[in-house]
Amino acid sequence: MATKFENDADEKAAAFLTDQDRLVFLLEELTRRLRRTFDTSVEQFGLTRTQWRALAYLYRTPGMTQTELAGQLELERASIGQAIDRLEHLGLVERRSAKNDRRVWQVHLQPAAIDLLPKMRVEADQIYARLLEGIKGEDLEAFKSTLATMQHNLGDA
Amino acid sequence: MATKFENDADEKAAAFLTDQDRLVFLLEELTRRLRRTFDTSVEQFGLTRTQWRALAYLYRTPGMTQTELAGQLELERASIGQAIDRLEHLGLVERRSAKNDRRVWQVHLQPAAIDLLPKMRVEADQIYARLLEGIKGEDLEAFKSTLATMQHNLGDA
DNA sequence: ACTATATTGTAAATTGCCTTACAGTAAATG
DNA sequence: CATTTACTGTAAGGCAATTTACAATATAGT
Repeated sequence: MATKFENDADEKAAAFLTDQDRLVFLLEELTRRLRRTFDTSVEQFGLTRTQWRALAYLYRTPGMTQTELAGQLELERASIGQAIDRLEHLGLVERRSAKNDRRVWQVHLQPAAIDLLPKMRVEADQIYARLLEGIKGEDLEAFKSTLATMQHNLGDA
Repeated sequence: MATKFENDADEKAAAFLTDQDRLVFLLEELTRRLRRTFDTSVEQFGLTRTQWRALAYLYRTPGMTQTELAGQLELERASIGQAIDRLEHLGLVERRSAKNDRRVWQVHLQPAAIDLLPKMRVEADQIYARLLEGIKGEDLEAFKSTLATMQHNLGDA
């Protein structure tokens, strides 16, 4: 056989991917590993990935509406409604109706979620320590800057 | 009211997040936007995200086993089996039994998938052009390097 | 005001992925 | 060899997220 490939299709395929594809794959794989690592860490608290991600965004921005959460978490509005249902039953969040718009719920953390916070803080910091090991401060700043540019470039045009 | 927050829980929550949290959120949001942009682009080909991701990995590495694909795509082996079922029925991939291990299927692209390839190439390149606009070559190289370090750091310890 | 259009969240049915358990095969151990 | 242990893929049932359709409310256009 003339090549290491078994047929034409395989040969064309292997030549197909570019450096840019590989960059995107690498990004995907890194965030996948991050999500998995966090999943393992929050299992002990009885939270699913969607639940802790929702809490994390609510830690950052209290009072988000369900539609805003859906956009941030890459879920549909209907799915977020269900997730908030569960978090509400767990006593971790509370829906409050907005004053100026009676269609929307603003989602706020409950004290029980705040109690969970320091424990999640410890887990997260341990993960970050691993993630950033051996990376110089200036390199990390440059990384963030490039990342921000990429995100801006992809803004909803 | 003394602060802009409505209660103590909100105030504590807003102070909770660190720069490192924000870095991870930014990473998640970028890859989310990337996935959504690709999703929109491949809708015309009738492929779901899982299907085109599987094809992309098979473009890179023909003959991957289902277990290998599961690891790369962050899916379970059972799920990959179903996805490959669908891709096989679409005539895009083919299962071949491995010579040395009768337990495994090696998954290979079919000519139909190769026909799809140039069209996906065009879509992907357009997205990359947007993504990388205004980023200098050396900055991109540094970015990749830091990314690789992070991925290595998070390797399955 | 009145109407048309858009937005927010919900309900029901569907789809996709996961979990668990298992059969078939391979590799390791005695 | 024989037996045990590990690995690969499949089947069945359950759960989470989506799709579609809708009610309630808000906004824009006339």
